[in-house]
Amino acid sequence: MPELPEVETIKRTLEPKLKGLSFQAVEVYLPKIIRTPVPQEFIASIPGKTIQKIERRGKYLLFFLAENFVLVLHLRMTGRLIYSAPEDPLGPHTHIIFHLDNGFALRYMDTRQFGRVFLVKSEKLPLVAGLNSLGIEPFDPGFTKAFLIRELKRRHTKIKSLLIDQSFIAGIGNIYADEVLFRALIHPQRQSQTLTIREATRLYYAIREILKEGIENRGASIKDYVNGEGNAGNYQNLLKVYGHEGKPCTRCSRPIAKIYLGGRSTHFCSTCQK
DNA sequence: AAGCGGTCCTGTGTGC
DNA sequence: TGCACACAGGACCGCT
Repeated sequence: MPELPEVETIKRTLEPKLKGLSFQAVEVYLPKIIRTPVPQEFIASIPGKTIQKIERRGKYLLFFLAENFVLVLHLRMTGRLIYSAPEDPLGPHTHIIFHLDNGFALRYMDTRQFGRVFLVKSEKLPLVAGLNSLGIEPFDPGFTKAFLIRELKRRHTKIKSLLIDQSFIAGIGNIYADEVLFRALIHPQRQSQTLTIREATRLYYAIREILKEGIENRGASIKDYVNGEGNAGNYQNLLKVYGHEGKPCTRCSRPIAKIYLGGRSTHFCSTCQK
């Protein structure tokens, strides 16, 4: 579910509320979500640890705690992390409740149960599955036009598949990949190495602009996504191609197409995207 | 080595 | 109405 703009929004809504608070206890109702350490040890280790800061890396949330511990969460498709008052009704699929020392709690909900939670010492962060193999952050100064052009030439895969490859660029998922390619006027099935400098340049700016607009609109709430306060985003109302199959293209009025590419639904305008 | 299909799950929408 | 099936913001695995 949540891609970079959604995870970034969760981070921004949670950090001001949680910074400086300590965990008082943790209740685990679905132990398989906890990947490391074993749930017993996880439950024993959390209490008393103070939240110093929250960071996002790709689609991962990292809670930096006292004593050099890091609580890492990946929400996958339907994970939600909501700062809740004790009187807030307990929603379905609540799998973990992190009780805070101000009486509030951070509730982890996840309909499809694909999410993952890890608690590691900071020096063991590279051992968290997927975290160490993440590619560059789209807003990292190192993500330059030259970098993108060089990498597009080097890879031999379809551009859509490359955009959602987390080891290439961290944080782009299925919705934003389709929106980026529409903004850049590039067909999703194009082989990355065939993009011209002009196209690669359009792609570079489209990646940054689309993700920035997603963040500014507090993410896209299509089915499950809400931010750390339980509120929906607005970017679903600004999508141009994702979920628009059969509807007129905002640019040329011809119907938006939907195909499957790499096993993922892919939406695009076959007239505008070459 | 890029690209599949399957896997992990539950809920929702569609078509018969 | 009821049932079966496809599909859903992700990512990993094993196989070609």
